[in-house]
Amino acid sequence: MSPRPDVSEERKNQILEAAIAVFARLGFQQTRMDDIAGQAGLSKGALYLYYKSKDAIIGALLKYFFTQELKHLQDFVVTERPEPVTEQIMLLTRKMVEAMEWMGRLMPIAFEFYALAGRDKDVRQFLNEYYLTYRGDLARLIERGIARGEFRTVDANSLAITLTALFEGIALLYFIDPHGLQWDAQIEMSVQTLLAGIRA
Amino acid sequence: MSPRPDVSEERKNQILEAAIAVFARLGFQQTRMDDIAGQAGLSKGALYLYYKSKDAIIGALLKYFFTQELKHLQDFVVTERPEPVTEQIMLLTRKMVEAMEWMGRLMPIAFEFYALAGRDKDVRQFLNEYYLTYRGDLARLIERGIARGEFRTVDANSLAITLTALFEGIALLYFIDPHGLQWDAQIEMSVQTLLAGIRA
Amino acid sequence: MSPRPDVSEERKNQILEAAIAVFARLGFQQTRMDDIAGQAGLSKGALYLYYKSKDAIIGALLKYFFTQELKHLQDFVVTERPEPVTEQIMLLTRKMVEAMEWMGRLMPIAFEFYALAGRDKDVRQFLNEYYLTYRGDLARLIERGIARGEFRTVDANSLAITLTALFEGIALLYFIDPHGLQWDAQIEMSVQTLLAGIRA
Amino acid sequence: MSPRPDVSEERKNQILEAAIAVFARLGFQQTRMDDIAGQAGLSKGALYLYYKSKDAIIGALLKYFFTQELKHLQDFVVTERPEPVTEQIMLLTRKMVEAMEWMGRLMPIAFEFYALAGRDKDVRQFLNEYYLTYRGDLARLIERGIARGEFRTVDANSLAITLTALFEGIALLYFIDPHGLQWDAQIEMSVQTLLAGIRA
DNA sequence: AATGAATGAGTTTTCATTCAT
DNA sequence: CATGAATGAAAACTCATTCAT
Repeated sequence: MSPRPDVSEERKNQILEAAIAVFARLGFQQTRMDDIAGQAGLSKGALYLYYKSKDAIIGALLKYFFTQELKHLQDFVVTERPEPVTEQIMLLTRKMVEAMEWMGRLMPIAFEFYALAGRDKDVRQFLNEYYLTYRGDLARLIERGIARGEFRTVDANSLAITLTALFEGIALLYFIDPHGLQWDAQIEMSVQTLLAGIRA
Repeated sequence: MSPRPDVSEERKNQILEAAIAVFARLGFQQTRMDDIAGQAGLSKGALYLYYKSKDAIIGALLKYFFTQELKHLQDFVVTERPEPVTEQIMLLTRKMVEAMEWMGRLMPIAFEFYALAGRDKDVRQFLNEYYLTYRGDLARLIERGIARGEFRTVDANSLAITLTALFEGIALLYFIDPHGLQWDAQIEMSVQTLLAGIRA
Repeated sequence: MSPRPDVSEERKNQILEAAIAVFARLGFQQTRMDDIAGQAGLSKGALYLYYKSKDAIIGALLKYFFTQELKHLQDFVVTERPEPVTEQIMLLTRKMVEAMEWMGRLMPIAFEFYALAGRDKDVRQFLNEYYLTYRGDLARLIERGIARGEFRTVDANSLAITLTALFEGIALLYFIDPHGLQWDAQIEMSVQTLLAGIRA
Repeated sequence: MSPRPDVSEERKNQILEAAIAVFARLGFQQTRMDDIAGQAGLSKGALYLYYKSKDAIIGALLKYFFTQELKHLQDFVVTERPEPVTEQIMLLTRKMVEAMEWMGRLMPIAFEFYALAGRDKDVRQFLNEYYLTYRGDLARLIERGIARGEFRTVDANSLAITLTALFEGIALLYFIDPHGLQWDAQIEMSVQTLLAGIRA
C-alpha cells in the first residue's frame, strides 16, 4: 500500500552530516568509515550503498560545504538594496562573523580541503571556481558602491580579492586561536580600515 | 674533542630537507617513511636513529619551517630604519611576494600544518605563538609609523592582525590559483589600500 | 488442487538458467547474488525463497548440468541399433562435437565444477557417479561391438574409460583454444585412431 | 663482514611452495593470504615484499607449475634414443603416471587454472602456449616413429593432440576418483590401444 | 652508525544473507 | 510471494616501526 518513500536523499544527507561531525573532530585521514557509520547510526555497509568510497564522501562534502557558503553571500548581492554599500558590507561582515562562530566546528574541514587542494587537482579546481564566484559577487557589490559615489573609482575586482583574502586570513587566525581575541570587534575594525582606504 | 665533526646535526637537517621535498608533493599522510628515506639518500632505519617517529619529523619540521618564516620579518623590524614606514611595509610586502613565489612548492606544507592544527593541540599552540610573534613584530613597525606621524592613531595591534590576515589570505588565494592573476601587482594594491585607510 | 499452477518449479529453473548464464561468464566466485538476480529478472530476496544459499544454487546446478549431459548418451545406448557399433560411436562423437560447439559458453562451468571437486567431497562424489554411469553406458556399447565381432576381445570397461578420457581431454583442449584447430576433423581422427586399435 | 646473502629468490620459492600446499587444499579463492603466510612461516607483510598481490602469486605459480611439466617431457624428446619410439612413449606414459601420483596434491591447482582460463585471457593464452609446446614435442617423437617405420604415415600433429588429450582426460578422471581404479594399468592399456591404431 | 627484511595491527571495501515492509 | 535496504563478518593490502646483522 505504502509506496516506500525514497530514503536515498535522506540517507546521503544523514551521512554527510555525520561525516562533517567526525571529520571536524578527527580530520579526513584519522576518520574511519566506522566512525562515520557510527555517527550516522548506520552500518558501515550502508555507507557504501550511498557513496562508493571514502573519497566520494569527501568529494560530496566539498560541494555541500562551499555551496552553502556561497548561498549566504549571494542572498546578499543578488538584490539591490537601499542602504549604503559600506553598510551592506559591514552587515555581510557581521554575518560572516556569526557564521564563523557557528561553523567553528566546520573550519577544520575547510583547512583539510585547502591541504587537499595541494595534492588534488580536482579539489584545487573546485576551490578556484568557488573563489572566482565569491569575489565576482563581491566585485558587483563594490561596483554598486562606486556607482553610487560611496567609493573612489578603484578596480572593483582587485578590491574584491583583497576583501576575500582578508576574510579568509581572519578565518585562519580565528581558527588557530578562537578565544584569544574579541574577533567580532577585530573583524569590523579590519574591514572598516580597508573601506576607509577607498572611501570617496 | 671528537676529531669527527658531529654528523648528527647534519643528518637531522638532511632528513628535514628531504621531508620538506616529499611532504610538499604528497602531504603528510600520503608520504611514506620510505619516501623520506629515499629522498634523503638514507635507509629507513637511519631515519629512526635521528627521529623517533614520523610525527617527530613533522614536529621538528613545524619549528624549522615557521622559525625561518619569522627570520625574514625580524630582520626587518629589529633595526630602526630611516625610510618612511609605509615604504618599509611595501618593501616587506614585496619581499613576501618574492618569498611566496620562491616558496610556492612549500606552501602545501603550510596548509598541511593548518589542517593538522585542527586536530593537534600542540601544533595549534605552536602556530598561535608564531602568529603572536609575527603580529607583535608588525605592531612595533606600525607604532613606529604612528610615532613618526605617518599613520593615524590606530590600534597598532589590531592593524597588525589585519595585515597578517591579509598576507595569509592572499597566500591562500595564490596557493589555489597561482597563475590566474598578477599577484605581485595585486598584493601591492591590497596593502596600499589598507595603508591608505590609516594614513594620517 | 491449487488452481494456480505451481510457480515454484518454474522459478527454480529460471534461477538456474540465470545462474548458468552468469557463472559461465564470471565463474562461481566472481558471480554475485545480485548478478544472478538481475539476470533472472528477480530480486535478490526472491533467490532466497527458492534456494537457501549461493552454494545451494551451485549444488542444484551441478545436478541440472551433468544430468542433461547423460541424457544425450543414454538415448543412444539404451536401444540396440542395427548400424555397426563403430559407426554408432562415430555418430556419438559427432553429436559430442556439435554439443561442444553449441555449449561452448557453458564449458567454463564444467571446469568450475572440476576445480570445485578438488575441495568439495560432495561435488567430487557426484562427478564420480556421473563418470561411472557415463563409462558404464559406453562399456555396454563396446560390448555390443565385441559381441558382433566388430572389435577384438578387449576389456570393454577399460576402453570405455579410454574413450571417456579422450572426450574430456579434447574438450579441455578445445576450451583452451577453440579457434586454433579444425576440431571436428581432429576429434573424428582421434576416435578413428583409437577404434582402429581395437578393430577385429 | 658477511655480505648478507640475497634471500629474495629463496623467499619467493618458499612462498610459492607454501602457496602450492594451501591452494591444493583450499583452492585459490578459499585461500587467505594469512594461510599462505602461515604455511611459509612468514608474516603476511613479508608476502607483499615479494609478490605484490594474491593474483601475482597465482600468476607466478602458473609459470612455475607448467614450466616444470614441460621439463619432464623435453628431457625425453630432446635426444634421439635408440629404443623403439613405442617403447619411449610407454616409458613417458609410465613417468606421467608416477608424476600424477606424486603430484596428486597439485592437481587441484591445475584445475583451478583451467577454471581460471575461462575468465582470464592471459591464463588462457599461457595454457595455450603450454599445450602448443607440449604437443609439438610429442609430434616430433611421433615423427621419429614414422621415420623409423614403426608407425603408419599418420599426421603426427593430430596424433600428438590425441595423445595429449588422452593424458589430460585420464588425469581428470584420476583426479575425480584416484582410488577407484588401477590407474597405472589403465593408462598403459589406453596408450597401448591408441598406439595399436597407428602401428605400421 | 647503518641497513633493510620482517612484522602485524589497522583500514577500506565487498557481498552473502536477513527481514521489515 | 516479493522486495531491496541494511547488516557485519570477512579479507586484501599498507606501512610505521623494530631489530638482527
